[in-house]
This record gives sequence, C-alpha cells and structure tokens, in this order.
Amino acid sequence: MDKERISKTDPGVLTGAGLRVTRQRALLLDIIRQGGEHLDAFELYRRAREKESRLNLSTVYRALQKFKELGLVKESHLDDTHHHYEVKQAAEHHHLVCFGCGKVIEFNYPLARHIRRHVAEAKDFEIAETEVRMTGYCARCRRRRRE
Amino acid sequence: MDKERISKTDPGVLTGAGLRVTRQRALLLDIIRQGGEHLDAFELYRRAREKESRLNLSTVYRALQKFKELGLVKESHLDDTHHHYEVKQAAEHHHLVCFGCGKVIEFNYPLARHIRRHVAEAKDFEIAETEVRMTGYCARCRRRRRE
DNA sequence: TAGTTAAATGCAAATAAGATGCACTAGCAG
DNA sequence: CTGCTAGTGCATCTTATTTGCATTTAACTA
Repeated sequence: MDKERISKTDPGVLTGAGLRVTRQRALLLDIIRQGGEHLDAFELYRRAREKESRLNLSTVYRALQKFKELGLVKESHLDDTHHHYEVKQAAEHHHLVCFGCGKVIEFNYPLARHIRRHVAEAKDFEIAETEVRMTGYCARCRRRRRE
Repeated sequence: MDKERISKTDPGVLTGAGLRVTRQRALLLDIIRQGGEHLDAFELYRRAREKESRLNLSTVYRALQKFKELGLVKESHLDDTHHHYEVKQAAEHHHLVCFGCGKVIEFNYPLARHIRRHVAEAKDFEIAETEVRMTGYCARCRRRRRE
C-alpha cells in the first residue's frame, strides 16, 4: 500500500536513473510538485518534517542536487541570498521579481523561438536550461512610490 | 593632481548620488571598468589590494552594494555559489554558461524589443534589470563528450 | 585653509547557505 | 531473505557575505 503510493509518486523517474526511491525523496518530490510556488531548501525541509520528523536538512540538499541533475526541478535565483526550486513544467516560464515588495510573478514566453535559436547558432552552443529574471517594480509598488 | 585622477575616474557618478569619492571606491570602479570579464568580489579584492594593500574585503562588498544601487554595475548569477560583477554597458548582453568547462560566453540580444515589451504590458510591471542565463554545452565540450 | 562632522573604512567576529566525513540504515537485485 | 551499496542522520566544516564598533577621512563651513 505504501509502495503503491510511492510508485504513484515516482513513475520511474528515479528508478530509471538508477536512483533509489526512498521515503525521503518521494516525500520531497511530492511537496515540490504540490506546492506550486517557489520553495527554498529550508521551506521544503520545514514542510517535509511535518511528515518525516527525523529528516535532515542535508538530505534535502542532497536530494535537490539529484533532482536538478535529473532535470526534475528547476533552480531559480530569485534573490541574492539563496536558491528556489520548482517542478519543471511543460511550458517554459520565467520570473519577474519586484524590488519593492519582493513579489514574484511568473510569465510564459517561448524564448526558445526567439533568443534560443539565434544564440544556439551564433555561438555554437547547445542550450539545456534558460533562466530569465527581470527585476523592477510591480504596479502596486509603482503607485505607492508616486504617492 | 591626485584629485585630478580621481575626478577623471568619477565623472560625478558618485558625487551626484551624494556618495563620497574615496580612494577605495575610485580604485574599485576602475578595476571593474577595465577588467571587462566577470569579476567576483574576491578577485576584485585581490586585484585592488595590489594598489591598496590595507583594503578590506568588507569594503569591497559595501562598495559593490552601492554600485549596484546606483546601477553602475550589473550583478550576475553565473554559478550557484557566488556573484559576479561587471560594468553596465550600453548594449544589453547576457550569458551562456557551459556546464562542461565553466566557460562564460556573452551574447548580445535586444531582449527589450521582444520579451520586455510583451511582459511589461501583460503584467503591468516596470522592468529595471534583465538577466538571462542559459546553461548547456559549448562546441568543444560537446565534441569531447562524443569521443 | 583649518575645523567639524557624518559617511566610510578596517578589523574582528557573526551569519547563513550549502557541503562533507562517517557510522548506521534500508532499498532492491539476486 | 539476505547481502551489497546507495542513501540517511548527525556533527562539523567551508565559503560567501554581513555587521558592530572604533577610527579615519571626504567634503562642507567658517
């Protein structure tokens, strides 16, 4: 029964890569998948510990490392101090970060068609990952500033 | 005479912002401007100490902080462990980072015309800074991998 | 040009994210 | 079921960046 739940969680992604499906990894993946927001390592750890109280933070870091290597999660540099993680989605999307309130807005944009082709050719570079981060001010903060 | 040199270094950028023109800040700006590459805080510190041996690393960090605020330098997240800095140039440019050898390739692309307009309107967001980082494999590393 | 003062600096010490060594535990191939 | 090895927990380390504080100094004023 427990196995059932785990294999639902992991349709061979880990196993296929020669990695073991441990309770910890399954749990962490679940949380990242559900919590659609941008989790940082510590928040992920905090949530996971509600179910798995003996979980250690370094396990979280090691798991995230693996997930990144497998291309399961995307690492973003939303702020200067630490990283955020989210599941890789089909549609390529990027982030706007507001200087004023710190809010993160996602936006979809098929960068692939524009820059990616241009760059890949011009620089003979095989692009694996693209991260676009734009910083500035959201509507609300702009209004607040003017007042 | 010394003043002359300093004010050449600083055509009012610092003074204009109400900041003092110190030997340290002038030196650091010079180095960032010359060394066109991507300096990290420590490398900047190392180079600056050749001229100013008592310079302290925290002064470097504090200066970079100010330069960022003034929009004089651009901070990039070229790798996961620390930041890199370079002067802001007229032409918007971004980075390709090779997973294989770590090489950083710059590319010019007027993102402004494409994404920026699209996004600024759709999300009602005023964009101040844009960072695009693409990771993947350069030609040489791709060749090496195949062998 | 000397005197004044708040901003900057140097130094030491604190944080905080993330990595690592090691002894123990637990997937999973046979 | 059992052994082998990957993965975990825990303690400890490393490395980037920040902060508090006493001292210096850029820039304004008299």
